[in-house]
Amino acid sequence: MYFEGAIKAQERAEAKQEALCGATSRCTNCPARADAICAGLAPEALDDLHQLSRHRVLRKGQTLVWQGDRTDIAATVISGMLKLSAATADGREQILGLVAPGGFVGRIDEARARYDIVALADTELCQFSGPGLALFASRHPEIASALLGKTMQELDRSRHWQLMLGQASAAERVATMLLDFAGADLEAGGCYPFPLSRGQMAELAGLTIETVSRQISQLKRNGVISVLSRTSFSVRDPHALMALAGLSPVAATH
Amino acid sequence: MYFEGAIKAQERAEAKQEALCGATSRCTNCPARADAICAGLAPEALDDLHQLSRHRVLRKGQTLVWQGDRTDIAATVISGMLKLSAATADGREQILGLVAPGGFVGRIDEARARYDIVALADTELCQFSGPGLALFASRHPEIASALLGKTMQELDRSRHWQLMLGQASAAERVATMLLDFAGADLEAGGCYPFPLSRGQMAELAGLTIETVSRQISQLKRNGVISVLSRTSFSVRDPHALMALAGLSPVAATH
DNA sequence: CGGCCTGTTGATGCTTATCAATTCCTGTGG
DNA sequence: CCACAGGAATTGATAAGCATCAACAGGCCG
Repeated sequence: MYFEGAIKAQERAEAKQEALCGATSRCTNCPARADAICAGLAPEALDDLHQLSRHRVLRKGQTLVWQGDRTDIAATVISGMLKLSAATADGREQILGLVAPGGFVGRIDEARARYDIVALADTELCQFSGPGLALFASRHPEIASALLGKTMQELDRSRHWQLMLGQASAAERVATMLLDFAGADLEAGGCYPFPLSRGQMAELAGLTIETVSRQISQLKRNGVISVLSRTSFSVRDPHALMALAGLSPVAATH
Repeated sequence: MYFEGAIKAQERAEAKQEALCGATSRCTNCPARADAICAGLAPEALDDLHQLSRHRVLRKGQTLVWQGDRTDIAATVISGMLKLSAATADGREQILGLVAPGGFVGRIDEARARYDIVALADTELCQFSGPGLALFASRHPEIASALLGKTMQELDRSRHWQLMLGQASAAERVATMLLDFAGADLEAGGCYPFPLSRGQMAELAGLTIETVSRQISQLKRNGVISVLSRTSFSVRDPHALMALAGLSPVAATH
C-alpha cells in the first residue's frame, strides 16, 4: 500500500530534467498527480493551485518538520518517501506513518507539530502553506473532498497500527509488515524489497531490532520467505504468511 | 479531552422533552452543536442540513455499525458516548477511539467498516447518509472544513495512542489514561470519574484487566491518586501523575 | 584490504499475560 | 433497612514473550 508508489520514483528522472517551463506543464507531467489531491483538477484550477505551491527537495535523512515546532506546512510527496515519527522524552521512537508519492502531509491549521517529518530517501515535495491551501480548498470542493479522503485513509492506517500495536504478537506484526511491503500483487515466489531498515521496521512495529531480526529468521527457517539480500526477500508461502498476520481485518480490503 | 463533553449530557433532558417542533428549533437547542460539524452554520443552511438528518437513539451496549459491514453511515454524537473497536479473529479487542458529544463518526464513502461502533452509554445521534453529507459538504465549504478538522483531530488522537501502544509501559499508559479522564482542569485533590470500566480501560490501553488494576493499585499505594469508588478517583499528586505519563508529547497541548 | 555499519544470534532478566482465588461493590428482593 | 446474589475488581502465583546486554558475522565503501 505505502510502497507501490515508490516504484514510480525512478520514472520521474525526466520530469526533473525539464527546467521551469509553463506551470501547468510541470503539473501535467507530475508523476504523483494521479494519486495526489490535485488529481482530476480542471486545468485552470490546477494552474491556480500551482501558483500556491513551491517545489522542494529533501535529501535522505533531512527533516521537514520537527516535533514541537509551530508550523503550518502542507505538502504532497512527488517522489521519495517520508516518515512521520514521534519520540519520547527518553529517546524511544515510534514511526506513526509513511508517506509515499501522491500522499499528503501536514496541517491546515497552525498548531504545534506532534511528530517529526523526515525523508527516508531523497524526496521531492510540492509544498503549500496550510492556510493558503485551506483557502483554496474552500473554493474548490474537489480539493476539500480529496483532502478529507486522504486524511480518512491515514486515519484508517493509523487505527490499523493501533490494533497491531495493542494486540498483535511480534510474529503477527512482522508478518503484517512483510505483507504490506509485498503490496497487492502478492504471489508465491514473488520478490519484494525491504523499503525500511531493520531498525525502521522495529520503530514501525513497536519492537526492537533484535526481535524483528529473529522473527524474520524464523520465517526463513519455516520456509515462509527467503531473504535474498539485505534489502529484498521473496515469499515462498503467501498463504502461511497471511495466516501468521492473522488478525489484520484490513488486509482483505487493500 | 474525550470526556469533557459527556458532562453536558445531563443538560439535554429538556431538549429531549420538546416534541418535533420546527427543524431549526431542535438544532438551535442542540447541546452538542457548539462542538459539532454544524457549529457556526448559517440558519438556512442549518435548516437544509437538518433535512438530511435523522435523530436516533442507541441504548447502552447497542451496536451502530459492525466491523465488516458495508455501510456509509455518518453521524454526530449529541449525547452519550460511542466506542470504536476492532476485534481480532481470535477475539482480542482493541478500542480505537471514543466519541463524545459533538464528535463525528462514520465514513463519507461506502466501504467495508474496519471496526465496530458501539454505544458505551445511552446515546443520541444526528445521523446522515455518507454520500448525502458529502454532497452537502461540497456546497458548504464550512462543513467540509469542519469535517476535515474533526478527522485530523481523530488522526492526532489515533497517532497519540499509536505512540503509547508502541512504546509506553503499562504504568505510562495507565497514567496517561487517568490524565485524559481528568481533562484540562487537573488539580490536586480534584475528583474525576472513571468513564470506562477496568475492562474497557484495558482494551483502550492494550493491556489486561489485571495489569490495569495493578497499576491503579500501585498509584494508590504511592499516594498519587485515591480511588473513591468503583467509578471515581481523586488526584493527590498531579505532578507525579504527569511525570509518570511522561512520554506523552501531546498532553501539553490539550 | 581494513574499518565500520548493519544485521544476526545467544544468554539472561524484566515486564506483562495468564490462571486462579478472593474481596468488594451494586443492585435487587425480602 | 438489611441480606444476599452476581458481577466487577483486586490480589497472588506462575509462565511466556520480548527487551536488554553482549558477542559475532557479513557486506559495503573508502
